[in-house]
Amino acid sequence: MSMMESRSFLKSITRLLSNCNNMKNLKQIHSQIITSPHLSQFDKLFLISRLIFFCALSDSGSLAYASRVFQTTHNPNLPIYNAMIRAYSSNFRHKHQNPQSLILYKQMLVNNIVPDGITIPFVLKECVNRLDFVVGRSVHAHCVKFGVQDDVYVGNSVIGLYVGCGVLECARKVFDEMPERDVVSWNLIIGGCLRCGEVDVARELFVRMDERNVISWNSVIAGMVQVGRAKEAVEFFHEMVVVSEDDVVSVYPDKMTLASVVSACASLGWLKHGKWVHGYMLRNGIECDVVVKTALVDMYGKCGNVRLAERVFKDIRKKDVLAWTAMISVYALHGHGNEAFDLFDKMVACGVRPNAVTFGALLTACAHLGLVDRGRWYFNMITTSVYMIEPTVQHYACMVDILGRAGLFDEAERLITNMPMDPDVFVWGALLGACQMHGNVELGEKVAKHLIRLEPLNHAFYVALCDIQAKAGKFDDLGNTRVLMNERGIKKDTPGNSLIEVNGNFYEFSIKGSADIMMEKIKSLLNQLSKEIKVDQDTLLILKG
DNA sequence: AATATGTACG
Repeated sequence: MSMMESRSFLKSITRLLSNCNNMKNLKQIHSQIITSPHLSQFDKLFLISRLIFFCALSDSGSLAYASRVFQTTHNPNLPIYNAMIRAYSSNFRHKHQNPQSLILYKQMLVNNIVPDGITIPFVLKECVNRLDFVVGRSVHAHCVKFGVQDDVYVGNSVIGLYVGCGVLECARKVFDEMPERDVVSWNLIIGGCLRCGEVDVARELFVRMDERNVISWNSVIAGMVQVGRAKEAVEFFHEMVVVSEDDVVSVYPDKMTLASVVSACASLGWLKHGKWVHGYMLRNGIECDVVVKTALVDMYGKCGNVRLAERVFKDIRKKDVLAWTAMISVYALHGHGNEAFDLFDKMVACGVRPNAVTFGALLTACAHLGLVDRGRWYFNMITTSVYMIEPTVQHYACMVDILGRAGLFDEAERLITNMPMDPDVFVWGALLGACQMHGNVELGEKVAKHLIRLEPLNHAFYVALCDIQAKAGKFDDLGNTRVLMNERGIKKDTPGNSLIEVNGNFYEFSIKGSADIMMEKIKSLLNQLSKEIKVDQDTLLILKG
């Protein structure tokens, strides 16, 4: 075979490989490569690297086969290592097994193969997957050693490592010292700041950016929602919409943006905004997947419109646990216990396995409706692991709430002492609330004092203690509590208030009183309602009795 | 050949 013929043979096999779309085909090509007498060792290694690349990374390939080919390859070259490391680092099935990509990386270093700017991001990805800060940091050192640290992709991956491991200072240092930054660098550091609670720093960096893409906007909007600054999230969204209407810059909101902004509207109770966002999405043909629809269900529910929530929910084709749970929660929130419980049965009948949050919603429904037996029933389903759910401390808090509201203090206390985990402030807080409700002075004082020991700066527990002591006429003790509050500088600084939106107008109610013309009307309506409620309770007693 | 973003309980 001449030199020319050998070249064209190599070319044709390369072409065959790049058009290969199944394993049978690939195995045939593999055998051709191995048995061909016309190929040099060098050319064979090149073809094997192409083969491993396809086999390890294509959807129709097979990582297991690639791995076997790799093991029989003598002196694998850099592209082969890169392909194998990449395949293992993006394969989530290997997350709980051996860190194959790190083992391969170590092996290539031992064999004196120098990693390049492509190797490093995949190795770092594996470190982030495993939250391996120690190995990650030494890979960062390798970047300097092998002279790839100025590569933007490498730098971004290093930032991603430190952000992923929660070490913001290191991430910021790398970001600040980068010779060249791109949108991804900015997005990574902004995301890192948001995750570490440095919201204002993130905000400032976002404002300083000159080239923002959808992900920049989405990160900052989602970040604002997550830290409870929903108003700012909506403001950013509106700015984004204005920018997207500008012809020069084309950043358009996508389904991720909408999922976040809808949940912002939900937490604000802004029905009108929420509806507008829903309409915007329909008008602009933005894909409305399960995630967005679930957010819409939640939003309509929290904004008080059960019927719209139902309508969106029914429109979800493939309902997942989150969608079912969102709708169950809407019913629970509105006191529609039977609908919530029926929907749970329907969900199970559809073969969707409930999770810890689903049961959290069911238990809160029971708590709000005072359904002790049903609460116990669901709680038992958790603790006897019918659905393989680990009971959480929140479930115990709910159950204590249910028992406490019913005045079953012995059972509530027994539950707390037998908990498999340490009771947190919410568990004790539920018991405290029950004590206040039922005038259980002795236990209430004990629990409040315990909570004050746990969180000495939380004014809510002092207020509860004062309330209990005042109602019990224990004015000496009340005085002591007040002294303690003064000593520690505890004030009930933020008066309780709430907000409701009707036809786009906002009405604010405060415990200090509301300067609103509607107030008199509302007060008289409330009086009338409470009379009717009393009548209802009497009727209930007659029915029961 | 590669790096970044979203939904449900309390």
